[in-house]
Amino acid sequence: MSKSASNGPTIRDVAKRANVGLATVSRVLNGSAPVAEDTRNKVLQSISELNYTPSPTARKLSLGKTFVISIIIPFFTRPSFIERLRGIDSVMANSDYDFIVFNVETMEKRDQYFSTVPRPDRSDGVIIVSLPTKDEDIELFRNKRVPVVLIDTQHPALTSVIEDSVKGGDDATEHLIALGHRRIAYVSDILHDPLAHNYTASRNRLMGYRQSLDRAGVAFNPDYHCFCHHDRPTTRAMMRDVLARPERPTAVFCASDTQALGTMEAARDLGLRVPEDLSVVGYDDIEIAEYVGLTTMRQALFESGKRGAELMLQHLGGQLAVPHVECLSTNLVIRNTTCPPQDPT
Amino acid sequence: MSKSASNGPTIRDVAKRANVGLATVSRVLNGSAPVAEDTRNKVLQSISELNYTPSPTARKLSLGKTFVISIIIPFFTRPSFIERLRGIDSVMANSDYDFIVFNVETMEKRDQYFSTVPRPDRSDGVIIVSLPTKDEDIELFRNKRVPVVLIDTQHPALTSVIEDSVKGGDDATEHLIALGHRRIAYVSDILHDPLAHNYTASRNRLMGYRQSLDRAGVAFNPDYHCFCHHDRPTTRAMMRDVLARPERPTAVFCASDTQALGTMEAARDLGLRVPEDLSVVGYDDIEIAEYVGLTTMRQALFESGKRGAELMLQHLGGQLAVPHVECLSTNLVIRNTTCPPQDPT
DNA sequence: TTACTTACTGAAAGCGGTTTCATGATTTGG
DNA sequence: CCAAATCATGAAACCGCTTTCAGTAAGTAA
Repeated sequence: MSKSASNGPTIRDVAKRANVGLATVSRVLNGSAPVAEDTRNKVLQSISELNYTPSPTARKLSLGKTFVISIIIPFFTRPSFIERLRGIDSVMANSDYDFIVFNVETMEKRDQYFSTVPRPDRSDGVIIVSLPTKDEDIELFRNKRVPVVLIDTQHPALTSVIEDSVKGGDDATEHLIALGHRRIAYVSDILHDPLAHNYTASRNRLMGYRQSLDRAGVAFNPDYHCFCHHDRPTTRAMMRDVLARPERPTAVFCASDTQALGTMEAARDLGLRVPEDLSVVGYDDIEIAEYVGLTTMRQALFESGKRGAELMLQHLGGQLAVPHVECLSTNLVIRNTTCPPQDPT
Repeated sequence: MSKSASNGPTIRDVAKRANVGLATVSRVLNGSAPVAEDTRNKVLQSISELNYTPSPTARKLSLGKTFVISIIIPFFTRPSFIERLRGIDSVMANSDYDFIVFNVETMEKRDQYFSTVPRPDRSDGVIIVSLPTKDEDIELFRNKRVPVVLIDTQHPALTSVIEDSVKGGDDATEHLIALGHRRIAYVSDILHDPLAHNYTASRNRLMGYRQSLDRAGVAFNPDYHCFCHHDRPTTRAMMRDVLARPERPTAVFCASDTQALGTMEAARDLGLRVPEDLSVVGYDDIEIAEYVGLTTMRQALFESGKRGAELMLQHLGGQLAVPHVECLSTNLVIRNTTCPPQDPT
């Protein structure tokens, strides 16, 4: 039943009222071809008298475009993801495109969205945030012929915006080493769960961490590599154990601020003072980090979303044929959860 | 140019391959009319061989529906709004509808979205979150014949999901009074800025606050009603002044956790201990509240989004003709930023 | 003046579905 | 066993827009 009741005026109504062909109306609407001044005015007047606005859906069908950019993003509830979304919004809001967000919280959702969302009749483009892509995924995307841009992950075949997590991990660790720490723990997400908060990023930060350790001649101690699910309570519980060990670390570098907070809670539980007894460095610089005075690695989160969206728009505009990788820089914000160790090794 | 290159197989291709009319294919697709077992199988096979999926856009045009629910929401970056969005997502993700988010950060955006988004050819329904609506807005919506559901605001003509902010304000204040406080300040958003974080809510909480004061026989002191823009630094600066006064309040009830944090920073600045020298109650129970041990009013944020989305779906399904108001309850989470005053008045 | 452009414009053919309508094949039942 | 109701199905119309195509009128060159 196409009885959409009081569906407003159509382009035909406008044409009839202006005594022109409906093609002409379309032409003045889109400026797609020259129209005589008089005719244009008649049409314009007819349009405003009828209070006409063209139907987006009809337009989409005719043009074979959806004017939709889909964003596939995990846990869009977490502070860092939100910032990225805001960046995307900041450019999309002024474009012809709507964007719709697909929130991934389980592996099934991921697979479901990966296979149903990147279809030409569903999205003109897809932006994937913080979700590692396998080669077979890429193959799928390619078959569907929908442009894909990656944010916070990378794949040789696709345009992506990343942060230099290796350098970030290196710099953070470097800071602790410079302060005199040697027993430095690294806390991250579980590294074999591809749906972990920050799968790739966690790995890369680990690389940076080890790299910095190497440079300082400190051997990597597997016992100091701690990982658990990405939330405060879990981290707190785990770190309570770690910090209770005889040879406990004097400093902890966490792959996220949330985990840094969990670590600080654990320290509090054990009566350890931060930073005197334990230095803590986080990652992300979420809003609350400033409140608690957390030393942390700030990422260009908003910027990453913005650039990702811009690159997508360029893609759609026809510029930017080849995959393009853009790397944003991070910088350390030193507050007061770090200081030289009391009892240097 | 409708030369959408390699546009996949259409319903006609399927029909041809199965040697049936395309109407029949549509029928098996939608189960809209009986189809003989053999025929159905032929069609099904043809579909799977061609790897056919129907074009959503064409379907939308034909059906005169958009299958889109639009969400108009301010500052979707703030923790409390995110929770609401998650609630909405939890029901929408399993429906036939996509939802697209319109982020309002300025008055212009508000007006723009209010007038362009609720159009039948743009959205099948609109959910407005935390944005007060004027009568003229309502009139506009009615003309467009698009169902609207309000979350965290209210209007007699529309279905809405609200929290009982009056009671929330009352309960929070009551808690402080029960502890023995009499000099209780109230911190809120600016009450004459309709785009303020929580315009209506702030007003209602004020009512609850006064109501509770009245009951206890405490006169309302305008000097204790503080308001400023909704962010931590601003609140901090303002409260630094307030708390420096000779007759400073012994307790503060804040209309949001963010402002409670700002208040606590101000106390810290002045060397006031919380809760010994100053009790603080927040509102929202955002994630970090637990970390800092903030006593606060927990709202059913997720639930509000969920219910709002459900009501919208009911609307669209034809149930629920009359405006329906649903009120969710709040409850106080007592942690350790409140205690009896040291120096009771 | 005639032939040839050039500038506009309307009719019609899609885009890919859904639904109405008419028809032929089957049942049903009296 | 024949009329009537039922079922399954294909052809065609329609949703509201864009674009091609062909044709008319006006302008230009020879």
